[in-house]
Amino acid sequence: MRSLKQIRSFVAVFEEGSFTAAAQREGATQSGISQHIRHLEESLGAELLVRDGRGVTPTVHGERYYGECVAILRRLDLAEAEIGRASALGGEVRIGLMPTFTRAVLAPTLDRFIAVAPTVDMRVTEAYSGVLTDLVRKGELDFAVVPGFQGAVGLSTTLLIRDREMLVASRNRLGQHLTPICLKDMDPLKIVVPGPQNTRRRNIETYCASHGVAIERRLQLDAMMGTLDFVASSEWVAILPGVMMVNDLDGARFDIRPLDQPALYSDFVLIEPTRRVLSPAAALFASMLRETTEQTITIRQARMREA
Amino acid sequence: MRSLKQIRSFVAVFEEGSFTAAAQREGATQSGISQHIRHLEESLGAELLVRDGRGVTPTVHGERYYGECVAILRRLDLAEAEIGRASALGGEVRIGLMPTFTRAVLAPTLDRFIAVAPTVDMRVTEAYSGVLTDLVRKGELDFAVVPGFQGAVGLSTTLLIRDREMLVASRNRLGQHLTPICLKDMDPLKIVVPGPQNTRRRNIETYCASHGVAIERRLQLDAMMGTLDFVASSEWVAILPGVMMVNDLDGARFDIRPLDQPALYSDFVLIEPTRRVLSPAAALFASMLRETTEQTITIRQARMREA
DNA sequence: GACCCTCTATCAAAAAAATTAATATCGGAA
DNA sequence: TTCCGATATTAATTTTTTTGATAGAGGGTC
Repeated sequence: MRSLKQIRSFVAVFEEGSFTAAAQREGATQSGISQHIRHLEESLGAELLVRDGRGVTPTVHGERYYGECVAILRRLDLAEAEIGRASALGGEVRIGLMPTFTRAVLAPTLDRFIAVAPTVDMRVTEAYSGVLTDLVRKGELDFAVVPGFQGAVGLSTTLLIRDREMLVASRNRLGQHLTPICLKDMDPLKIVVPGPQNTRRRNIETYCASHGVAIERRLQLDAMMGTLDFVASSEWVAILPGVMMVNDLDGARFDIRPLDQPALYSDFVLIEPTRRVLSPAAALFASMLRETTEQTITIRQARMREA
Repeated sequence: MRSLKQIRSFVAVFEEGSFTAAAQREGATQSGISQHIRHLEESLGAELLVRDGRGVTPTVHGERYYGECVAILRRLDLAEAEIGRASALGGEVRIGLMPTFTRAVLAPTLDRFIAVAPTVDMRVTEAYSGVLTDLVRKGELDFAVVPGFQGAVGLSTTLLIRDREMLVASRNRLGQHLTPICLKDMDPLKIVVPGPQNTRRRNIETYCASHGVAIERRLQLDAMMGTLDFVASSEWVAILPGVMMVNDLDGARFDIRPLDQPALYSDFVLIEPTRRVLSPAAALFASMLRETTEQTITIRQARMREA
């Protein structure tokens, strides 16, 4: 009478806020989802969702039931993980990373991971946080690493790393490579920034506005490789997380200086669907990613002390 | 792919130790159960049960998976309970009681319960503990009250009450109604006992053997009403839980004296299927049953102090 | 060892359920 | 009003589940 399909459908509708979106996510039709929800509501004898012209809103019962359903799906996933895949360390790992992470820490992490888990089929998607968040919620990624944020329905969040933001410019333009810098004391900046939908953009704007940083011109570039290339060959600067600059600490291409007075930190979090449990292989990759990133930061701190 | 039917089937097979029995319990055919288990094992990629000529034994994986499955079913039940039936206090309550409880505490409990929950459809089954245990495991009873025991697969146990055992004889045969008595000091007993499959029989035998109680003759009677009738009209005695004698404290029909040096206590526990959660109505009945029983015991203690 | 009894496995037919595609309907915004 | 974007409904289709019959495996018993 009650079925897992019904429960999965309900969870999807709740999280997506729409029957149509839930249908897409579940690889089903809107009609099927509609019927599942109806049967569920009938058999429970309670309305779970209020439909209006724009989409759906959960009722009080719906909210409560959703919590239980997520717990159930999660436990189901756990049960499976415990036996089938427990020791195997095989299967498929699909992760999403922002350019910040693909630039420098992905390669060494992959090296280590592939050596330990040779049978795992690894898939990495590079995208900005909004896209990654959607993919994770849809269950198309095991997890993703995105800038710290306020959470979303159906996702659980774990802090992966906290890193310092750097002012990056082409070689010899700033001088004093790797020593702290206070933006307020500088000439007005010509700065390359990501688009307004990007979480980091908001952080940068907030920082500049609240600490009296003068900006002469803004250039909006939503291409990380392009940003670096442009900065390297122009008088423009960018504010970037330190973790992506670890291969440029030698100063050959860029002058890199940590923001100071005050320092600006960015959080990066691991997000995963609450209804699921990380496979052992995915969990291993996540912990390796953290380790590599931490090592990266440690190396940079050592260099900064030298400088 | 994975379905609740599969999980329910597996839990049933695990608890019943047999495909055939599980099929009966689930109201399905042996063939269907067999296929569910096969699909489950296939999709998990692990054997859960080892089949031999006599029935089935779980593998290590099976044991682990069972635990998770029970938790999932329980949670599912809880989710439902939380919304649909939460405040209703309606539906059906099916309970099982031993004669010990039907004799004196059932009637006043029912009085109170029916007043509070007029819409509940109440069904009480009287039987000995073995039968009740089976019925609870099969899910045909919400809960049952049985003598404290070592537990069984798929059942969870809660202590409901601990009560003192009494020596019961016909009026004026023992004298000193309601005062403690030490069996060791008595002439050899002519005692009515239940059959060896009965949990209380074992307790009585153990007590007598280990405290030097002399027994002249045993009469095996598996009929509680019959036992009382026979004891009332003969020189035979019986050892019975105090809770069932509360209506005979006036001494009009029986001499009742608590065993002493040492006192003998019996535990009565509430058993329910682990995979399910008590409905609010059932939980209410259980707590009323406990209250009534406790009051019963308190009354008796007061009378004993008077005597 | 032959027999019997009980239990599980398998298979094809039948029944039930889920899924779909098409369409109706509803509610809000312009 | 009219349109747009959403959910509901329906009947046909596809898939899955369930069944009944039967085969096979493993222990006991004589």
